[in-house]
Amino acid sequence: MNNYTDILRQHHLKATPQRLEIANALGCNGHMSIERLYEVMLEKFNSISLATIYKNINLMIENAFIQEVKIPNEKSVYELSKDMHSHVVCTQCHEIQDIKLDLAQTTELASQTSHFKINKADLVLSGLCQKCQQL
Amino acid sequence: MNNYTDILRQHHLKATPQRLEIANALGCNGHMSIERLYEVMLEKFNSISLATIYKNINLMIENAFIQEVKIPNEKSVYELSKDMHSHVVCTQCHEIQDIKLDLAQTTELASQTSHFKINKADLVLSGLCQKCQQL
DNA sequence: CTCTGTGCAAAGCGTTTGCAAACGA
DNA sequence: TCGTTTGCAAACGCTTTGCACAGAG
Repeated sequence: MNNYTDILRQHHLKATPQRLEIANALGCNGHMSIERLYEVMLEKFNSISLATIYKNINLMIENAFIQEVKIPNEKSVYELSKDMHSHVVCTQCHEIQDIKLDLAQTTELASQTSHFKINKADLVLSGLCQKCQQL
Repeated sequence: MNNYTDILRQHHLKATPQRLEIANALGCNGHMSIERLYEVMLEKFNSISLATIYKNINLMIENAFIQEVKIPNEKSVYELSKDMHSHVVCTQCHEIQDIKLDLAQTTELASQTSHFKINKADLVLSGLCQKCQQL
């Protein structure tokens, strides 16, 4: 159980109990949809409002405390900001894993061919996880 | 100006005038949001309904005639299905370019570390296009 | 104490659905 | 002709907004 008070403040966000719990939930679960986050939050705050979740998620994104992950054919999920990484998603059970991949060469090649100044690479790999391959 | 009648039928879609124009618009413009597509369609069909656009877009995705492209911080765009490729997007002017990148090695490495059986790689590179770099 | 955040209810907006008429094959 | 598609209007669901009260700093 981490304490996110300082990290929230570093991102210019007041440390309210609701925000601490959002941070904690994302820290424990890795990636969560709004829907799932709301369920989890309800267990701690029996009268929390969806509006509160949305307001905070949006603020946290603006302040780069969290990030949205867009996944093909699925709802977006949210995760705490961390070093650049890619995602692997199972098309059957919808599990999402982080994966560290070196995309430096790919990005370099892409900026040469496109003449873009590239500063971010979002990669989502889709397939079957180990469990689902066996079914 | 291509004729998409046959290609639509290969994807088990009747070739209605509306569908032919959606295909043509995507063929000419590369990537379009629903909103932009509606504008363009209105020029050819003065009483086309947004519902028709949505119904067709969804059908066309189901039948793999087109694909959705999810882009960070932007609305989704749609494109005709073609060989696997990645996207480069300008965060300033929102231009989108296709780019051919060999992700075989990256994907192979990813499947080894994750133990996933990977069959698709969606990569979106964000940055500044040549023009916007100069401003 | 002041300003921000919360919860509630209502509004907003993009997307989907149901239906009768029009149309493709 | 028959089954599908279209356009319209209504319904739907997710997200945002306005406001009064509560809470963080």
